[in-house]
Amino acid sequence: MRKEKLTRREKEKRRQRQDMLTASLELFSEKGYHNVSMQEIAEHAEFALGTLYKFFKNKEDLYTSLIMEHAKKFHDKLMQSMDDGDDEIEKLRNYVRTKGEIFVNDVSVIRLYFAESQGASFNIKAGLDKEILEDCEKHLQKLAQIFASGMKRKRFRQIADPYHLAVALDSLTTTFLLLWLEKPEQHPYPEDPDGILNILFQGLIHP
Amino acid sequence: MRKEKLTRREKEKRRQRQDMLTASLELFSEKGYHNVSMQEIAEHAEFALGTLYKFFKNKEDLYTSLIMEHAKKFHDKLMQSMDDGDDEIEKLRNYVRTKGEIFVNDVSVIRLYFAESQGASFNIKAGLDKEILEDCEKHLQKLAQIFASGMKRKRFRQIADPYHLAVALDSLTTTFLLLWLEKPEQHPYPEDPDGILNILFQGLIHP
DNA sequence: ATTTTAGAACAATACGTCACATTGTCAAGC
DNA sequence: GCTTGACAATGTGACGTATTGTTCTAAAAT
Repeated sequence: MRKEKLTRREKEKRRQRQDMLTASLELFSEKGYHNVSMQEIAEHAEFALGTLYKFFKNKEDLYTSLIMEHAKKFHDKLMQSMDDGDDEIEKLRNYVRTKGEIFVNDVSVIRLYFAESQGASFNIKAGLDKEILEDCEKHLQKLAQIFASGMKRKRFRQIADPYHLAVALDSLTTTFLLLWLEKPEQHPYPEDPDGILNILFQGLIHP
Repeated sequence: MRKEKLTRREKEKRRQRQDMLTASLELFSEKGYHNVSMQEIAEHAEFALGTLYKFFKNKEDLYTSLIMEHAKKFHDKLMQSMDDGDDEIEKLRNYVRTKGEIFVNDVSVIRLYFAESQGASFNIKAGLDKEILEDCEKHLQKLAQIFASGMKRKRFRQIADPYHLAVALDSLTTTFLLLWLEKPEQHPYPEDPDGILNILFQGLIHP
């Protein structure tokens, strides 16, 4: 009984927190970190300013929480995606496909992250980067492993350092997905979501 | 006589303007747009606050001038670089080499542009983008032409849409150069500045 | 005489706090 | 079991404080 009450309260708290986060996401991604006031966020989330500060001790805290929670989620998904598939090629395709899904489903976070996270709040970036870059590094390492393994098994030609290939793949997919999201009409993304892989694969896969 | 005086005055003005721009570049690239006050810039440039406002009507004006002037310069250099060289491959190599030089010689602007320009001042971005993106587009078009021409002359295989290849090349070089500038020790950039081209060229060049 | 300087003044904005109001909880009494 | 009322927890929004962009003026410098 006692416990049930408590968890109900907890649930409510979580919901409120979520509301605040999504409200702030909308505003941040539209107007940028410095052009959104806490007051504005509070109003948009339909809370009072003080309540916002009950949940997040800072504007910075709110912002980093917002970014970090999504970043963690994305990172997990991407790491998982590379486990599915027996073949190296399949793993890579899964990776690209999952990344594509993330970009499409969470446009606002993605846009915020790539447009804002790098710079909006210069000081904050440093703090975020420490955690995110670590994940990003793991992520690239895993990609590199796949490339390396493919080379060892002679399915891939040794056209470049595996880590460089990982960076290349990451960079290419990010760029094209962003391009695709921003102006889909002008320069259509290759029909196949992972068509970009061909640019790398053409030279990479053993004939 | 009269004219001489005027031009001397003009020269002095230009020099002052330059001092202000370089001072603000140093501060902006180090601390970010919003964390630098006009007062600070004035002091660092060794002028009075009012003088700064004689040259730039706004903080925004100062910032955009700073970015735009460098961007124009870079754009011109890059466009030129693609004219040198008879061969398509040579042209591409020249492009990558020039881009590398720009990144190394003007680290602070580059860092500012990539870390800050996109986001620091969300509103400003829109204004900048209109002009810069136009140039960037021309720039990609020209790259695409080179790829297309190479394909027509059967020196390149038709592994992908020329424009996509252009985007890919641009993205790859930017990413690697930034990576290289930030942490040159950890994941060394391929010795050859344009070694990155190999990732594309392996599949691209006709055997 | 024109320009630069130093700094004061002004207005706007926004972060973060705090005393107060509101809501919800829970136990005792009807 | 239902009502009630006191107490705790939580939400509220006006306010203090600080910063900063921008303008303006009087004195100093060129």
